[in-house]
Amino acid sequence: MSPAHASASTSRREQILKEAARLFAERGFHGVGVDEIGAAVGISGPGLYRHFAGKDAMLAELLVGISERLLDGGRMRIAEGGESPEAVLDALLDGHIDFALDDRPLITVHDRELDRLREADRKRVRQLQRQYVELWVDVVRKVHPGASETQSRAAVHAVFGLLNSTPHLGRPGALPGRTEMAELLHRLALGAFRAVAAEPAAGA
Amino acid sequence: MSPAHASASTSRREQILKEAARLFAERGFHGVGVDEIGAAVGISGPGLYRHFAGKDAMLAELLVGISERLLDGGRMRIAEGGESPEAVLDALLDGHIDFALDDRPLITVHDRELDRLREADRKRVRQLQRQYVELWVDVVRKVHPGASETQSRAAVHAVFGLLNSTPHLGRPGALPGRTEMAELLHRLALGAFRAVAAEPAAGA
DNA sequence: CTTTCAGGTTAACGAGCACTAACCCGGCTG
DNA sequence: CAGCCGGGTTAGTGCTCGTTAACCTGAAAG
Repeated sequence: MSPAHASASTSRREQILKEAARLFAERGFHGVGVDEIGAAVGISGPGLYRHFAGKDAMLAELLVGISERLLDGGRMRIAEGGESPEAVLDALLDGHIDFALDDRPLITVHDRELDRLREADRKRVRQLQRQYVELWVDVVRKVHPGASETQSRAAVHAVFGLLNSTPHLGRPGALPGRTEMAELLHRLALGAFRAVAAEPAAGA
Repeated sequence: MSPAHASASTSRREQILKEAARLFAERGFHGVGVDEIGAAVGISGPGLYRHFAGKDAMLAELLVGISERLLDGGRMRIAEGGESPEAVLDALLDGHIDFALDDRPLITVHDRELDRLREADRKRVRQLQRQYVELWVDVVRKVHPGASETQSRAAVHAVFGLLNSTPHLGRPGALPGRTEMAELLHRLALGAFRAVAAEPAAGA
């Protein structure tokens, strides 16, 4: 229970979580075995049970952790409050983009394996997600007062899809580098939001 | 081998594929057993092996089928050729949006379970996807000549993420209805594309 | 020096699952 | 009527995988 012990054990836990996230993202929750996760951190198989109650617990901690980090980050950026709603939206975008570009495996697992959770954990994750979305909806509606709440919420979901699309990209260098990509995503998202309340000009 | 036999058998196959897609989307490829798929079409378990070589074969046929349908649809809309590149892009968008809204399970499975395929099938699917993307990239670059090819390709990927975001939406009616949603997605996508080559106005 | 204990190890168990084997039946075909 | 055969059925098999059990070790505590 000493601080030293706690931090050492914590780093081990986090190491395991990181590798688990990567493997889950690559092959899916059911597609990776505990032995693989263990091997990825240098111990083998059942050794993991000294740190986690089970495979499910790892996934739960991952998903809840991501959701909390996103929500906390969003709240922080809003609290810091830029001069204008536009500035706040920029901050939210940059925060989410950093996350999407730096923690691809987490993003992937986040909206892919939610249903594998126990009822309680899933409910908690969904609640956190919902709060995060509402954060964005409020800001978007300040920037674009013309849009209805329903439209704005759908737009926020869609823009999340846009921002989270990076994991699906092919590995080779056929795509922009990290900073260029961040700028591009930022612009695309703003462009989408700008169109949210525009008159339905396009022919459908 | 008679036509009557073939069409009857085909409808059975398609019924199985449809249910398999739904189940794979809901619980993941590894998360659903052959017994469940069988039960979903009224036969039980191993009866499926009269129609498919195995579970993998079902997934492969699903993914290849989706990719081919998308690509063929895209080629068709381009061949029909609207008067302007803008009209073609509109047609591509409407086609993809229809698909995303009507065949959610397929969309979900499409970018979620690709890695569970045998090497050959995976290669084929990726090739089809790549061709589909290039179709869009060409059109987008005609509409927005200012954008580099790299930027355009990244933007197309991102917009796919935007359009395919619908499966992640909560069930309740907190969201627009089907036609309203289609219009909204169309506008958002055009807004994003419009921003692809704009000067990096936003503060980053 | 002994005791404790965190953090490992290997062996085994039990469940689940894809797939196969063997059998069955009802409707065309000759 | 006989036989083929598409499309089912149930029982069983072998493998994978999560989890538990039992044991080990090295270092800090007393």
